[in-house]
Amino acid sequence: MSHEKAHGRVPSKATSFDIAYQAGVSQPTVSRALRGSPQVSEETRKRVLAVAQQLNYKVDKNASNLRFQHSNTLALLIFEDPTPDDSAINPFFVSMLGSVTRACAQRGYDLLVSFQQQSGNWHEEYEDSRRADGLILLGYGDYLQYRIRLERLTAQGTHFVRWGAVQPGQPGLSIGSDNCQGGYEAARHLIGLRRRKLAFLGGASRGCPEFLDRYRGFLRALGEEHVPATPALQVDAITTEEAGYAAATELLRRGIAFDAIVGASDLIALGAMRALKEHQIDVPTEVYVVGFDDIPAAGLANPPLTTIAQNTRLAGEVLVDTLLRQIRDEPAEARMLPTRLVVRRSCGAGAVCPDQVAFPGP
Amino acid sequence: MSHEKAHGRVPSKATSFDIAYQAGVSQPTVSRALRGSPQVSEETRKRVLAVAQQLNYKVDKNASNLRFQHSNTLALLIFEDPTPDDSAINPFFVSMLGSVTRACAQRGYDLLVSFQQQSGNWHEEYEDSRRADGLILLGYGDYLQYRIRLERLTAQGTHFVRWGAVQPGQPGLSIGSDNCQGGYEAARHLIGLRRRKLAFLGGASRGCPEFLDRYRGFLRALGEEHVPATPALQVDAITTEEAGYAAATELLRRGIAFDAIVGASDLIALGAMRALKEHQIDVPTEVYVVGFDDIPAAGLANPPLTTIAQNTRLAGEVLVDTLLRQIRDEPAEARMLPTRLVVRRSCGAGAVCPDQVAFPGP
DNA sequence: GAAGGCTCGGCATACGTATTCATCTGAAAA
DNA sequence: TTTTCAGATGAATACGTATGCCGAGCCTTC
Repeated sequence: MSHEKAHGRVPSKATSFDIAYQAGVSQPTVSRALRGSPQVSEETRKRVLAVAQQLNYKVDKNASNLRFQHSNTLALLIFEDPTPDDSAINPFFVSMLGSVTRACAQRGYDLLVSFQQQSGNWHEEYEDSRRADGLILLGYGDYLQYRIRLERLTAQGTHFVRWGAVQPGQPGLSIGSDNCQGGYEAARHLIGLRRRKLAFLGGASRGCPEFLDRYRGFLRALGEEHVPATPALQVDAITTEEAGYAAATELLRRGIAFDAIVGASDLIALGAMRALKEHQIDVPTEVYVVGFDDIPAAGLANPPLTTIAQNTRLAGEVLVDTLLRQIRDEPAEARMLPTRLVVRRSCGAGAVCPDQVAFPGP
Repeated sequence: MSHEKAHGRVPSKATSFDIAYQAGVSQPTVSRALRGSPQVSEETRKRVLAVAQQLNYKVDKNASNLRFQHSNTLALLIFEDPTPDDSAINPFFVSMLGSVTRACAQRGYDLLVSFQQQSGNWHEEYEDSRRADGLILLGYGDYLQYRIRLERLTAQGTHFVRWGAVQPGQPGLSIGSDNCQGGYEAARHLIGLRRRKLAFLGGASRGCPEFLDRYRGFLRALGEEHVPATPALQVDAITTEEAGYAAATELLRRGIAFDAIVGASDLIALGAMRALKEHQIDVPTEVYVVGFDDIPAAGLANPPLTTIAQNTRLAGEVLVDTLLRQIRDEPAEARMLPTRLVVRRSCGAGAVCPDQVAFPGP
């Protein structure tokens, strides 16, 4: 070894030149041997590999990326409303984060994760500086305010996919659950259980396209089953537990009878259950409740919450694959992913049942 | 512009040479201007900045990192038991992930996130290849099996911190909650509420040092208050809801009277609450329950779960700062972080109370 | 008017890898 | 023996940025 440790520090990392010297070959040969080029003889390759192993050599990603003009990294950008305190992450995002992370790892890509303020110039920070080859955009709510930025991204040729409502005429590619179908299934399930006075909690008129689609599906089911839709049984709410609590309280205040509640998200539904409890209304004896998302807390709630699960595992894979196709200049398209009803006790399902697996593994 | 779009593609990204040409200076001057070197006159700087802005120039991170011999990136490695399905992430880790992410962003570092199998050669993948300047290791349980690897990391001079029980003689630096103090406070709280027959659910004899410390603190409180400790009221469990359910069931099977349960984690406590419910034992009327971690589901549970909160916001900051100090060759040391009791209704606290903020913001 | 100091900017180069092109060796073909 | 050709390797170079060093101008000072 050229120089030994000093002051307990390790020697500077070995480069391909060091390997070359020790193996008695040139640097390009080392590079070729390591990358499996057929140009190098088997004997030489073995020698190089042995030396590399011994010196604990690892290819310098920065140099390699510079040479290749890419980073082998994707960036996951999560947009959140400005809650300056930590850890108050939307649990659904967490699920997505997990599956995106795994999908990236499986495909040999690194993943850069970042929470974004609505302001800030994220739109030019990542791919432009070659920190990432593409962007995955995640954020509840509507993209009207982001639209200009998305268009700029497209104009710049930045590769990106976004998770959210699939709408025509959007810049870029969107992947999202079939929210309409999900809302439909929730209502169908309740109607099948002989409920007739269904309430819906969640911003139907606000700018959140996902919630709007869920409400539309909800209404479609009512129509098909000839169950009257009562506008007064719909209350707006954003996706927090507090908002769900407030919305349910408002619903109770209106004094119109209902026998079931669909929350536009699990957090809303859980907040509603707290409000019901406070008013001595029992779930599921008196009122059925259905949520949306299937966050972990839904299965842990008391009673466990029936919900429309989004297939986050599939979502992560589709997001990553779609992005990679764009990066590789292959054809790619927007997709809607199926949802699945997960029946738990908040709709009166049998016994105290343990959590149910929403989507069976591959 | 030198070459226009073709086939809707954007021109290749501008380099510092392009800026130099347009601004009528040399490339080094561009670099200096952008980096704020005092060597460049204000007038030249303005000119360079204007051109850079106009061409939407961003420094190429790969080239920059190669030159600087670092990556300006930290890696967060999360170890989990092999659950091949997605999204079943320990909620407490999620909290940590959020705060680490924010702490990194505040300090101008990027964050690479990765879930690790126990096997795999992560120990040499990240810093050696200069993808990250340092490693943050996160994983419940004990590090006995990882010890060899940690020692190798140390030997290689890799910078890392780990989250977990702070124990003497460990390789590397550890940051962790004061689990002993947390267990102590949990028991003190229950004793203060006139409980005398306290059960503890969580692996006290298994290899998880955190749980062991929590149990030790629990026992210390009993001792101080002259409350008898009944060994039969302790049941092992790993940190899942199912394990908590199973442990509580076992506890009930033993038929020894108890009036309070401390779960070594919130998941365990929530599982225990499900078991109690199934046996028609009411919380908090008949039994009080306390958890540990303060995951989101704790506040959303019914009844909301009293718990020992870990200060994840502080934890993220301390982890990142400690790691950065190591990277900068500044003195750094292991630390134990204070915990905090969060009182909710599972111990009979007043009304149905909304979630309580565990640690006030800065 | 020349010497010295100061400001500013350019030249050359280094960072580590991967590829293109040229070279060298030896063996098969003529 | 000479030519040819394939296989294996080395030399040179590009990727884009940042910095040490040096030189060109300008101002000051005696």
